Amino acid sequence: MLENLNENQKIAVEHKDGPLLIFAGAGSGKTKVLTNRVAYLINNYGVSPYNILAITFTNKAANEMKDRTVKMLGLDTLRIQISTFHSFGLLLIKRYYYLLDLKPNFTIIDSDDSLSTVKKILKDMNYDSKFYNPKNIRNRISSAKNELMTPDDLDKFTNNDMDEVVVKVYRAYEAKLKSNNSLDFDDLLMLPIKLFKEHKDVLEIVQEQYKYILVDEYQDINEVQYVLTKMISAKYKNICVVGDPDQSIYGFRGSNYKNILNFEHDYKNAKVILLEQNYRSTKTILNAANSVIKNNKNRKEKELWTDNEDGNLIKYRRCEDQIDEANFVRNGINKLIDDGVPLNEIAVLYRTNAQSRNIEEALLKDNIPYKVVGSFYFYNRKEIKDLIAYLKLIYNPSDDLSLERVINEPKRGIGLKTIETIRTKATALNDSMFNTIEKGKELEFKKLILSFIEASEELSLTELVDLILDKTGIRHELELEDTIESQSRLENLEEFKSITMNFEEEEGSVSLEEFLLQTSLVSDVEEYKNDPNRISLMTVHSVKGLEFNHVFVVGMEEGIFPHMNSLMENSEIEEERRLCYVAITRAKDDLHLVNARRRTLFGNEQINSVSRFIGEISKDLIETNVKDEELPQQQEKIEIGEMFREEEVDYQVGDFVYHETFGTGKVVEVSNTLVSVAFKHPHGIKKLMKNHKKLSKV
DNA sequence: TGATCCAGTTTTTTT
DNA sequence: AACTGGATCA
Repeated sequence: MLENLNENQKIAVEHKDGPLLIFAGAGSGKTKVLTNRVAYLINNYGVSPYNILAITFTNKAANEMKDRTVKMLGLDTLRIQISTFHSFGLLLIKRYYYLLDLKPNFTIIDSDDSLSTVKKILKDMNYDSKFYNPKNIRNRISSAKNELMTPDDLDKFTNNDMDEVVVKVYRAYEAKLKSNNSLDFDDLLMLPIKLFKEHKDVLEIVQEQYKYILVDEYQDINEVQYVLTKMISAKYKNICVVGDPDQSIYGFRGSNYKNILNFEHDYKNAKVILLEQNYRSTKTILNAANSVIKNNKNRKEKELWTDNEDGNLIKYRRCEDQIDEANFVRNGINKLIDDGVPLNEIAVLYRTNAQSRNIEEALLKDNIPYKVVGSFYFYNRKEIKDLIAYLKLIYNPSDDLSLERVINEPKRGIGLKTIETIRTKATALNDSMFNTIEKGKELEFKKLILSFIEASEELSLTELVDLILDKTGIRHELELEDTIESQSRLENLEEFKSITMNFEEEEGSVSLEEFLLQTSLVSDVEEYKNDPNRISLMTVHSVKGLEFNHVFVVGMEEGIFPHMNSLMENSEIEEERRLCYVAITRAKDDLHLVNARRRTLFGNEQINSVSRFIGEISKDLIETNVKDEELPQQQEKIEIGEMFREEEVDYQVGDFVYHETFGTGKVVEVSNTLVSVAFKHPHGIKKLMKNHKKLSKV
């Protein structure tokens, strides 16, 4: 187990008790160290697999770790708890639901359902959703939950009307979920903590069980996740965390890379190990990555190195428009295929999901097989969501959300009016809508669901799905319609059946409960298929942790990557830069950076300049179709003493300005040498020197 | 109640 | 460009 490891890797693997922090740069053999350490704990230190908890961020990572440990140690290692934070939370909730005042058959709602719940509540309360943006409110509720704040806690911080509405909606939202017998994603992390706080004995049991904890991607954990790991590891302190602050890319959902930087402070006597040798990429690629990331000012100094070859130059290509861009990628891929490169060694990466479409169209033209990884695309289809809503309702008849979704799907003549009546009655009786139904066409529907519930005792999942499709008339309706659209819907439903079949085969289980809980956490169909040989298309976020011989990154433009919404805030630009660092370091041999002069987005054409990240790569590492002067110039680093501009800057009241620390703001007052600027919360109004280089007009 | 049309809005990233 | 929600009409 120590073979083929470098010195630092060995130390990490051999470490037994006490806190351990591993700073693992991209491609430094992190997964190998983690799995070998697990194996070493079991084989050499006699730790029982049952006492080990390994937490990852994605299902993909969890599965990979499971595979590797099984290969190394055999099936016994399946007793190791390897899962994502969310599925681990779910496990605890399932085990102790009765202490959390839950019914055993709860279901999990996805972000769409949670948004529509917020919308309904706003409507009920007669708030105009134009003024009170539902998405914004949903996000604020979610952040509150991720900071472990109840509506009451949040109420203490209300300053204005908007805040108060958020609190009110939050309260109603929690009540709705409760009566729905549902949990949202945030609950999966929050409830275990509540459980531990209220039931010390349970916490002790859990601490005793998971004596050894490993957390992967520690730079991306947020407050709840931090507290959860801290509580469980509090007794034995055998916590090993692995991460890379330069790859922290989930700030938008509350991740805080300071958690990893504070680890030594948090856990006294922590052993710290640095893995800085990269085994993945060529020198050229690694140099490019280093030269980009060193532009981040808020950063712990570190430089990856490698013994690998220099390798090929990085290819940067500027295309005319997004079609041209996609065709360039297609041609490049065709060339690779001609050279005999296996398809699974090629990836196309982009900043936003919307960019996949053009690439897909180009690949379809040449029949190049591809998979879009990590897209919700399939589970977001109407027909699939309907089918899942049926399944959820069968499993949990209190699920009003699902009931409302399918009570008139396909059309049964149960309109808004009827639904409204049922809802009002249910609220009055403090019961579920399902239970409240007792007459009319809706009773037919209720009977139908009851018949499904009965049938579900006898049938396999796949058979149940077939029964639903037949008895509800969904299948009949689509067959009758007989359009390309309805054909494709039918195909999707068949595809869904192959997922349930696959599930039954793999898990040997036909339990509706297992299936529903798992699908709500694994929204990516690709994870169900063992796809052989396809090109991977995915966002830079989803590619973290993976590697490919040949990587194309498209959309390397200001406004796309870095994304438009990040341009105003330095901290957000730095997150985009880390994202770019992740993208570059995925490539082993060959890296193509591509962009377009013109791009049609949301129906209008935009002209984007070259991404600043291109300019940050040393020119001698790049081969390109673009003249030197067209490349963005790298920003000079400003030294102390050079912080002032020589020329006068003329600010007017009402001007929008940008400050490197405080972000964008509006000038409210101007004097001879100073300006007062109103910045966004929490900065407020600041008096600043007019000619300071950190301040500029927008 | 259900179908259709029109205006308005949207897309950053994910468990 | 594509999708949603609301309004209107049959």
